[in-house]
Amino acid sequence: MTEDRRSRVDGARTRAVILRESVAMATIDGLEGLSIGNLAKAAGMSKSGVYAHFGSKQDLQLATVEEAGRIFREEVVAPALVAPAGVGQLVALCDAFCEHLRRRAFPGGCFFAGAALEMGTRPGPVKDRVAAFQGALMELIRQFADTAIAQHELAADEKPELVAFEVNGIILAADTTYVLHDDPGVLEVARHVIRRRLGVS
Amino acid sequence: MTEDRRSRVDGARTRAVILRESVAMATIDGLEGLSIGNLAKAAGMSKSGVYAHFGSKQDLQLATVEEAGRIFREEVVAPALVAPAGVGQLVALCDAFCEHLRRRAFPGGCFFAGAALEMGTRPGPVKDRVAAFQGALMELIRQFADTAIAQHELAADEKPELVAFEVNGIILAADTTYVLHDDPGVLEVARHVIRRRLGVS
DNA sequence: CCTACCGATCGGTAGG
DNA sequence: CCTACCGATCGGTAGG
Repeated sequence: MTEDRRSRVDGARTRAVILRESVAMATIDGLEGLSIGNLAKAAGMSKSGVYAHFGSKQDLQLATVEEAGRIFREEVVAPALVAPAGVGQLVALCDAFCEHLRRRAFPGGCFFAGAALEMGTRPGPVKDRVAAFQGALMELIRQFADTAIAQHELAADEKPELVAFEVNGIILAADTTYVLHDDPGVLEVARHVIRRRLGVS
Repeated sequence: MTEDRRSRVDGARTRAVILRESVAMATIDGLEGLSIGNLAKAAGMSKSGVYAHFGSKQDLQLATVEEAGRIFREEVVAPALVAPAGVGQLVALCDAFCEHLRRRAFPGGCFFAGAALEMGTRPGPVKDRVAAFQGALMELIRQFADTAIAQHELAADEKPELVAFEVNGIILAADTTYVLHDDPGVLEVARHVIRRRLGVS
C-alpha cells in the first residue's frame, strides 16, 4: 500500500493550526465576527482550505468553542484540581485564571466571558455549548466551596451556590477590567480580593 | 418667516428613534456587528436616512455609547444617588441594576458589559468612551464604599477599591448568567449576595 | 430624507 | 487542499 500524499497526521495538524488561529481571532472579533476569509489568511491557506475541515461557519464555531474549552481546562481547571481540596482549590482556580490573563493566552481575554455575552441572545447549538461550559465551571466551583465548608475553612452558614456566584464575579471583573484598561494591577487586586473573601493568609 | 417643512424638532425625534434602535441592536449584535442597513430598516427609513444623522459608523457608535450611558445613569445610577448614603447606595445600585436586567431595558443585557469585552481590544475613540464610562462607574461605587466605611457600616480595614471591585464583579456575574441562562433566579441570588457581603438585613 | 450606485467582503459551492 | 465563481450584504457616496 502506498501512502497518501497528505497523511491523516498532516490533516490533523492543519486542523489544529486553523483552530489555534480561530480561538485567538474569536476573542478579538467574536464568534460571529470571525470571518472565514481572514481566518484562512491567518492560517496561510485559501478559504476552501478551511471549508475542507469545517463544512460551515457554525461547524467552525462549535469546534472553536471545544478547542477553547480544552485550553481553559488545561490552563485554569487543571492547576486547581491538583491544589489542596477546599479553599485551596478556589484560590488556585482564581490564580490560574489571572495567570491565564496575564500571559495573554488569548489576545482578547477570557474566551468564555466574551462568548457568553455575545451568544447569550443567539439561540442555537453554539450558545448551548457555551452555556454548558459555563454551567460546568460553576458546578466545579460550587463543589470546591462545598468541600471548603465541610472542612470548616468557610463558615457553616455559607451557601456554596452564593460562594460560586461571588468567585465567578471576581473572575469576570478581573477579565473585563484587565481587557479594558490593560493594567496588570487589576490581577493583583483580584488575587487580594479572593483571599480576603475566603479568609486566607 | 415660513417654517421649514421638516423642523429641527422632527430631526431630533428621528435621531432619537435611530439611537433607541441602535442601542438595542448593539446589545445583540455588538457595536461592531451593528449594520447600518439593518438599523435603517428597524428605524423605518433608508440607509442614507441614517447617514443624514451620523456621518460614519464610528460617529453612530459614539452616539450609541452616549445614549446607552444616558439610559444607564437614568435607570441604575439615579436610584442609587437618592438612596441613603453608604451601604444603602451600594445595595440600591445593585438592586437597580438587577431591575434594569429583569425588565429587559436592552434585549442583550447590560450594554457596557458587552461593549467592554467587545471594544477592549479595539483601540480608538469608541473604546476610550466605553472605558471612561466604566471608570466613572467604578469611581462612583468606590465613593459609596468610602462613605460606608466612614459611617462604620463596613469594617475600618476594608479598602474601598476592593469593595468596588467585588460589587462590580457581582453585577457582571448577574448580567452574564442572566443573559446566558435567562433565569430570573440569578437576580435574586445577586441581591442576596450583595446584602450578605455588606452585612445588611 | 430618497434612489441609485460604488468597491469590498461576506458565507458558501463547483469542480478539480 | 486549489482557483474561480455565486448572490447577498457591508460601509459609504452622488445627486437630488
